[in-house]
Amino acid sequence: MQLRNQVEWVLHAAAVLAGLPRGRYLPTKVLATFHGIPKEYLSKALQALSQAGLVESSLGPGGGYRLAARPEDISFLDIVEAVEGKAPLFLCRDIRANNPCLPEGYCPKDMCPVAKVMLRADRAWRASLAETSLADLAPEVVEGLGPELYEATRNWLMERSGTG
Amino acid sequence: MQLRNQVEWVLHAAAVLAGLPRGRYLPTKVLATFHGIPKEYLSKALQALSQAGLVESSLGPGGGYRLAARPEDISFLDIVEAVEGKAPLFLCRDIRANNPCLPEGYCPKDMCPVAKVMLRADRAWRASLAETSLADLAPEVVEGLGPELYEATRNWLMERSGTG
DNA sequence: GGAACCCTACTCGGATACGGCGTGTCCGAGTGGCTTCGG
DNA sequence: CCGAAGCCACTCGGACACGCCGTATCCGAGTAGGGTTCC
Repeated sequence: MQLRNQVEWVLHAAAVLAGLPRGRYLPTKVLATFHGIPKEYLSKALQALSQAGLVESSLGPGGGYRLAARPEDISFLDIVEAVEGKAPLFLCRDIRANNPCLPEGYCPKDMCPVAKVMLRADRAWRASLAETSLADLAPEVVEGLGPELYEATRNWLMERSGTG
Repeated sequence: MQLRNQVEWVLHAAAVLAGLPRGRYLPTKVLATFHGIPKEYLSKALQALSQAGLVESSLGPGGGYRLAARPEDISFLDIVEAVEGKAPLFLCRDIRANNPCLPEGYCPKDMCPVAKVMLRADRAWRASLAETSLADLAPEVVEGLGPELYEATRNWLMERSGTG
């Protein structure tokens, strides 16, 4: 089991959007070529972010996407859930109810113990994802690239951004 | 994204095996009918547990599966990883390397910051799963059923178990 | 010179094929227990 | 009555189809900007 690659794409795309000056738009085409991924398919992933209200879109020349909130207010969890959905990793189908020793119409009072454990782990995962925001990512990105490469990419992106 | 339903099956199956007296075998057929799931397919999932060394199998009449270790030494993580594999939930394909501003043959020194965060969440998930063992499950199961229903199911299973 | 109009190019958004993996099923190899036959 | 041999039924294990979701792509609706033309 693995997260779909759209998750990686939109995480990086959101990180790029977070690095732009507030209010500027960046089209899908630029994000796609920047990351070396198919444009049309990335578009679909960004639509999910748009429907989740994490990014805003603008049509026409100079349009594209921009963050709908401050980078410090958008967590990894928000982005992952926008793409993967909020459904828990573990789906309990309550197969314990099939126990042939149970009387007809028996209805257990509390949740399945197995599901409890799995749900707790699910919460731990999501809590960890919620701890980090896009703003927390920026310092690491610039450090990883170094000042001059960071400046170059920043300019490369700025040239291709628009005001909507 | 969701865990496959085999995970739920083997978790419940392992819980049942943990409730049996040490050394007794329970065949796939009984586990399948007990949980109301397809026998042949459950068999496949139990094979994964067998290959992971979590259960031992015995052929012939009276055979089946039994735990290969004490219930307190088998964690939820062991079982989940036996079925789903040990690969992390998030697969980093390092798309940041496609940045067109990077020089040819540029090799970043440390891990992708995005992957770091995702990996930390992955670790939190697995750590939470490792906290609970099959032995921790037993009290909740008996409490959820009540003494008489628990005794009935226990007898139902014992009648269908073998000594290998 | 200024303003309105039109046209072009660019953007997102949803609808449409293809492939891989999860799901489900089948059959064969091997083994333990039971029956039966002989001593 | 006891022991051994043969047979049978039951078990796991791997190999074989089907269907759905993730992957990838295309085309259409709508808009902003720029150029042109008219006043």
